[in-house]
Amino acid sequence: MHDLTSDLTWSQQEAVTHFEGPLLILAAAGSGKTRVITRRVAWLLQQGVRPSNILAITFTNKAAKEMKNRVEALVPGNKVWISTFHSLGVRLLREYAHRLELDRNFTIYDMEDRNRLIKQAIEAAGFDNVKFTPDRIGAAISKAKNQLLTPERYAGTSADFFTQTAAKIYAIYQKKLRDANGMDFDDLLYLPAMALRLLPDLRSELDARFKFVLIDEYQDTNAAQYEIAKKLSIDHRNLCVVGDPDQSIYKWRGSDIRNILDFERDFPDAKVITLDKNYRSTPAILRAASALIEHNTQRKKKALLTDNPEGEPVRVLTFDTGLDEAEMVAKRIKEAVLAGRHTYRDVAVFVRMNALTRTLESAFVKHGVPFQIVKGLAFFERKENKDILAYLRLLVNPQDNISFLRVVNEPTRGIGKVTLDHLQNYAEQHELSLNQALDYLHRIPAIKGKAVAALKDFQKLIHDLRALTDEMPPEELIREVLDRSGYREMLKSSADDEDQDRLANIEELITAASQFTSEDGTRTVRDFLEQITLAGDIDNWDEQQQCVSIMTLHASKGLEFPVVYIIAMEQGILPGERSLHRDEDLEEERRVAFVGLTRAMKELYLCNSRLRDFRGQTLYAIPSMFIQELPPEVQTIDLGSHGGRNPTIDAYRVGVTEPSFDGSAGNHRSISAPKTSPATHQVSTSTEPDGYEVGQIVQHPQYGIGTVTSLSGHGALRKIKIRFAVGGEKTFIASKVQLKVVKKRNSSDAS
DNA sequence: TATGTAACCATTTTT
DNA sequence: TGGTTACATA
Repeated sequence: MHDLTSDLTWSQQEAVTHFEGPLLILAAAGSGKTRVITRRVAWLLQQGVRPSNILAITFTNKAAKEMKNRVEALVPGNKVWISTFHSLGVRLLREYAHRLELDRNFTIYDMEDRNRLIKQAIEAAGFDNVKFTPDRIGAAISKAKNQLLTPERYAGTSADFFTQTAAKIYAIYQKKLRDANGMDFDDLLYLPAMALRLLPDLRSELDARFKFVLIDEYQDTNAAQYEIAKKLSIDHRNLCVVGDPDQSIYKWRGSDIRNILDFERDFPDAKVITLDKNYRSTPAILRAASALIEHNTQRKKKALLTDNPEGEPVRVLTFDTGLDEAEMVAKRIKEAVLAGRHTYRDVAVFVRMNALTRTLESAFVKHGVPFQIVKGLAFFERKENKDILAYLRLLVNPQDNISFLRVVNEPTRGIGKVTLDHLQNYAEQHELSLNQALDYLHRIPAIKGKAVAALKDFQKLIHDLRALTDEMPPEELIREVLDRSGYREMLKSSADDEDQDRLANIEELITAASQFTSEDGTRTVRDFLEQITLAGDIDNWDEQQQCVSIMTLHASKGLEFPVVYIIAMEQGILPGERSLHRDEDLEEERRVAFVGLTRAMKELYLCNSRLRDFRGQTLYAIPSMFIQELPPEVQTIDLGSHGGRNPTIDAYRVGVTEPSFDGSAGNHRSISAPKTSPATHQVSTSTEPDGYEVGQIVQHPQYGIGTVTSLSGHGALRKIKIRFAVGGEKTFIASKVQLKVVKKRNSSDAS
């Protein structure tokens, strides 16, 4: 049996070996929190607690998987339930479907699907969706659900017009969602929470089942999640929560920092343990992080202590433009790696928003620096993959109207909007799903001739495919869908090169499916769909790969890297534009920055640039106020081409004709100067053996002469974009396209 | 009904 | 900047 505590500090040991009763662990960044939780699970098992009586909740699927592995290593063969709140929700809803009067084959709708449905609800409610965008209404509904509010109760929260409107749409949306046998993300928390609240038998059953509950990242739980936790801890009050109020960064998603601040109020007998010793970062990094977070007024004061060696000072790097920033960060990383100071895997670049990864991507490609952008779902969110997945969903859940509408005319089958409007009307009047309504085409006089035949063909297609769903593994089913639906044919016969690309993506999807089933033969199509929808950004991150990780600050939570760059630390970006007016929001932005700083183990670079290209225009940027809040010991280095007094920049400054701030706060100022970027540095690299380079002149058999404008991806997914003299820009798969290199790129100076 | 073009618009963070 | 939508046209 493992010795689980001898290598722990006294407070860590205390946390691990606390047996029964509520426990609050306030764990500062880098204080070995994950270790404590895993050890605690193992320790409980060692005390004779049955594995099935333990429930551990993590923030991401990845964290759950890791924790499973670690617990497995300590106590082999255990069956502890470790998952995210959302996965827990799905499993409970499926397991207790009949008691909750639900159909267990429900579809989980992602944001895009949800927005489609909300759009329908907005239209059904008779509001034009110009002012009420699905996004805004969706956010309101999501918030309501996270607070466990029904449409009626939500309507009671405020008399203002928006709330009243959103409440009406919420009601309609919810009905449509149930009719389609669909769940949105919030339902996965809302329904279990409500079930626990309203069904005492079920509640006590589950309370007894999960005698010990552990929750990680507790500072980011919302009301629904807290309700679940509380309701599982009434008869067996062994609720252990771990978190750090300074790292609460999901308020916009409904998480409530009060859950952790008020834990002692809800559980007055809770034991409170503070872990404040940091094992991750250098003192320099911690001093910077502390100085920053101390500007928050709504917080308990807390020190960050470490025994680690002093290390490098924290550095602020200033560049002329966002392009420079991306290029020079790429170059610096490359140089450091070539000099043997660290490997690519040691380095991470954090951004406040996903839009900022674009520039980084091209700079990294250009300089041949291997990288991965950690944005998990991107691949499955491509249209072609979503189409195929929609077919699968429709097979699993015949009531899924959203998926029905998505694929009914994809590929085109001559079923247009008018026909579908008729079908939808009939379905609604008779309380049928669209799929069921197909049985009554003869009763819908408005649909005739060709349209009837087309719909019947579609009905048969789905019917036939459905007969196969339980008989074959997901990957084979996808092949059948692809062939029988005509989707493959559509792409194959297309003249558009991008369509060959799309076909290749679907092949990737098939590979992903077979990988999924090969891990566990019992996995079904439904499991595959569920896994994809619930996968978070970080879940597809491969930390083994020898490359730089690029991700948002939010995605970085819980991770650590020897070297960290945070880019675009500018007013309006970090802190974000929308947070500048409310202290509460500004403090959350500061926590976002704090999370970023505390990921760094040895080296930390905070970057900003004087000019930033933002949605098409060049803006004059002001360094983040958070940079001013750092201690004076932080080194500032100007990497502009003229040591801070850049005539090009000055020219821009003079060129400012409108000193107004676009009506909002004074952050990024609009510039009406030449659009060309003033200081671009080109460095020649050849990143792949194919020898293509940005700037090369090439000849395409069909399109003729063109210039390579960008290269991305690797191997079979490597793409080459070319701007042709005639016909604009086209993208090809590098390995497939037949190109003749006409002229090597002009070698230009690398200033 | 399908497709192409032009205006338009919206922009944080994600399970 | 790029993606979406509305409208006109075939």
